[in-house]
Amino acid sequence: MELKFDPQNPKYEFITTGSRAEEVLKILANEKIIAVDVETTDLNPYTGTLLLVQLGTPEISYVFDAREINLCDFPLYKELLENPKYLKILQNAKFDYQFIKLKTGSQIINIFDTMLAEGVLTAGLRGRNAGLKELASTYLGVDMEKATRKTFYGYTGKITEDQLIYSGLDILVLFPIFEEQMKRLQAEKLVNIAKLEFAVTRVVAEMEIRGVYINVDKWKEIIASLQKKRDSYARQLQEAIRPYYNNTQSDLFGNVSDCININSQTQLMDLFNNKLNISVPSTGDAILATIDHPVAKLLRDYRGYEKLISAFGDTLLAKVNKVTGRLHPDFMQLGAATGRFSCSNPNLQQIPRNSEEAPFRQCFTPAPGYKLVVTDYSSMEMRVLADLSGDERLIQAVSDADVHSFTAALMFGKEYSPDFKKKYPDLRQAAKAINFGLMYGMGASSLARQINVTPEVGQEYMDKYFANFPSVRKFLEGYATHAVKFGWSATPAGRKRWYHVPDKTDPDYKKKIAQIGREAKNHPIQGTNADVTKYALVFLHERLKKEGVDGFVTHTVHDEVVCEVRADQAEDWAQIQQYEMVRAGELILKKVPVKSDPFVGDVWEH
DNA sequence: AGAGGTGGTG
DNA sequence: CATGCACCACCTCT
Repeated sequence: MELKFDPQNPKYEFITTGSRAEEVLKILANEKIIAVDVETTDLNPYTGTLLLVQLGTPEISYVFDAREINLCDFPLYKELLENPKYLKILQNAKFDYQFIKLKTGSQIINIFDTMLAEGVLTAGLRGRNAGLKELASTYLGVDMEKATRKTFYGYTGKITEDQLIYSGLDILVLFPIFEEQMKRLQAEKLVNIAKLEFAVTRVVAEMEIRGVYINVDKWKEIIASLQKKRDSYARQLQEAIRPYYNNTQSDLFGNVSDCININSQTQLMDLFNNKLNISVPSTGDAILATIDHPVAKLLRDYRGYEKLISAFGDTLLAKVNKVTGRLHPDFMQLGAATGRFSCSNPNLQQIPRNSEEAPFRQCFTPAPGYKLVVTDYSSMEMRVLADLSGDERLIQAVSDADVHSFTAALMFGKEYSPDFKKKYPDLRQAAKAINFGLMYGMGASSLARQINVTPEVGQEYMDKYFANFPSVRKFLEGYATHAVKFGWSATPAGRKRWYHVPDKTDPDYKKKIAQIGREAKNHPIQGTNADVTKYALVFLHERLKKEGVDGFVTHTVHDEVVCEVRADQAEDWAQIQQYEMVRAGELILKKVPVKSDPFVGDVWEH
């Protein structure tokens, strides 16, 4: 395509004085679309320094020296970034948003993010987010040099010409990429979903800036008590297996040394298969649970504690930010192929539920003077399935009853009553397994294994289920068929997911087709849940601003949103939070009620 | 460095 | 022949 700049020699101007900055900002104010990028010494906005801010037109990049010029002093700079009449194009806007907000006091409004655009255009086809180098290559055929990027890391010197050329090119490529992506978004009818993602990215940026408070002392106490228990089980296990290993050696400190490394899969397999003569295919918990042997029992106990300590111990505390004293996880808003978030460093979405021994979530508390307002959607995925399939019985079940009890009553020929859960807990559990399993495209044999019945009985349950909910079967099969035929599926809100459909000659053709079928059955359900939660995040952020509430969205876990709000405003806000969550749900769900009960308190639980 | 196993969440 | 979706962290082994 025709470029308005020379990739080898991009036009740029280095702005180092206030007077020139003022002039350039006036020039930029005549533009409708501005490309934005920053260069920093660190990825962390709390510890890094802002070196350069690039604002560009399609022809020229203006590179502001952020160490020389205090951009906070220029009302026009703030105007350009905050006025929605200027469209701002960025690659991974979340990053730039955070530095610009914290270092120059402006919030970017009206964003087009090339990384997110690519994400919605290629959902399911790529493992990770697209880098700018990749976008420039695929859309423009331009090979970008990225080696200069790392020269900014920890940089304290004078900005070099190489660095300026690099910074300049970084935003000039954004315009033609934006134009090409816009065409594709329109062709794929993905404009609305892209707009949703662009609106969400501001919320995510703010969420990460705020972070979550964690009670470090309480966390340490939990870990210490878990370590005690783990070590006790480890010792017992080593003693129990010592007879099988001619091991009476002592280590340097006179302690009897261990027979095996309990964490080693290889050594455990040897222990079970060769020493204990218990043949096991693997050492997973499902297998261990079936083995009636003290070593298996000790290992299961050990594993329970070891897991919690290794995954949620000191490594998590090491991620507490030195400046804020809070955790600032990375939220990737297109982390999953279905449109869901993923989260890392640390992954707040996998903190264990509170339990007697390990009440981890109780350590997540509000800052002094604040409350946590927690809302999650009630049985969201079942409601989505009922609404989208239009199945009358399922709609009735999610609307008027406890859906798992209702389906259990139907399938096992019992009378439904509000106390069904108490009367027939096992039947309800079986129905719940079916309800969840079918949302993942589960087959009869897996179902049978899970609820501990023969494959024949599993098939009977499955048949009976779909006899009761005929539209559900039609709906799910329809998605599977469509995905295989066209190579993609879409949620009602318009979010697409693509599939690598194998060639008929592929030796694994059937297996891969089955896989696509299962993924496609799950996509409208999980994807719609994600769509709804993302609308809710945007609505909540807007309301917090509009109402002038002293509060912030701090995190989200798929169908749950947590806000931290000044204590005296928390109860009123909880009503608004509930209202906006339901409003977001009702944008998509038209046939079933959306439910979301708020919880106001001092710990993260509900 | 990457793969595989295991296990935490929705 | 196998057949439940979506993730991330930690461990060991190669």
